Amino acid sequence: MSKDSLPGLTLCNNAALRRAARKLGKFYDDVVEPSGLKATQQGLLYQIHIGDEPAMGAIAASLIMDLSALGHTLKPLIRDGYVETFADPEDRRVKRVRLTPQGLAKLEAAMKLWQIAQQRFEDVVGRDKAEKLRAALDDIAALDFDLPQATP
Amino acid sequence: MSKDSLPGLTLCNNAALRRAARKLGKFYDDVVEPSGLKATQQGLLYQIHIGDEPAMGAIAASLIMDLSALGHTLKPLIRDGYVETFADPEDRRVKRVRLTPQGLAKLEAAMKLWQIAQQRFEDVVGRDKAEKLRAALDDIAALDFDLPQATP
DNA sequence: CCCAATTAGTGGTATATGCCACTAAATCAA
DNA sequence: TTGATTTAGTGGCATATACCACTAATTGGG
Repeated sequence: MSKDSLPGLTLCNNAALRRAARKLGKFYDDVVEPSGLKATQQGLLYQIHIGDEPAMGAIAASLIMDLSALGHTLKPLIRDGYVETFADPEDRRVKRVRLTPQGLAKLEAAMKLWQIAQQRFEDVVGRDKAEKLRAALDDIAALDFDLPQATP
Repeated sequence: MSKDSLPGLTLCNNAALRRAARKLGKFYDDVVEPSGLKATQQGLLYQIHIGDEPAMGAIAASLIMDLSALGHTLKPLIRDGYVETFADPEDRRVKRVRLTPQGLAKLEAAMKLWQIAQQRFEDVVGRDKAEKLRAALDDIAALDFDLPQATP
């Protein structure tokens, strides 16, 4: 592999995606920051809000996130009193999650800021292009990459 | 904000991007795993490789990553002997980075696996669509989001 | 030449995220 | 019913990534 014939790093779909995520994440973070939440936290609170006291597993599945990662991410939000959990009475393995009143207030404040970031993004890239981008990203999220392994 | 009229979470460009990044990151990670590297580490070694003993700041800028984050990310690679650093003799504030021979060998092994992931991705989404996606992501990485702040 | 301002990295702290081993609860099969 | 299996979460550990305060080195005026 001679250094002179190397493809640019931009060739890697994964690297390009991560780089864009760092950039855009920082932008949304900066805009949402006055609420005291990170953009990821705002997104998580929102996901909880739109769910009907969702189980942790359901949230993790929606976000395509590891269940234990969700547990970790939830901790500061519980610590700060924005979220609370309770065992599902039907199945005590299941832990359900809901916003506290403070959590809802915090979310509403953060959503106002989020709208600014979202609007700004769409102004800059164009509403149509943004929509196409989200569709492409959702496609990726829905993909099935199964490498042909032995099917037992 | 009534729960019944809420936009789906997929409306947030940032959330969609992160979710896709988790999904794709896991795929590339899984494929590259036999090399013992994470996809992020493979990408970082590659970035170092294609640079000419790049300074940390230069790497961070290319990857649109915080300088201190880069420092942290580099540590396991240094610990494992894949990367070494040295002060730039022209400017001793600057720390340059290069691969060790073991690091180069590791990168070469990881790149073979990376190609499998990359190929599989392009087979699944289509080469053309993948290329357009990367272009869109690179556009985002290059955007200037300046919110109209006071210009002093 | 000296001091103020700028630049490059470091280390600490915090969140984001994944894996693994483990526990508890529910389910399934004999 | 009971023992094996599956399912849902937890806790520990490791990497990814950001911000901040701090240090060291360089640069730009006087």
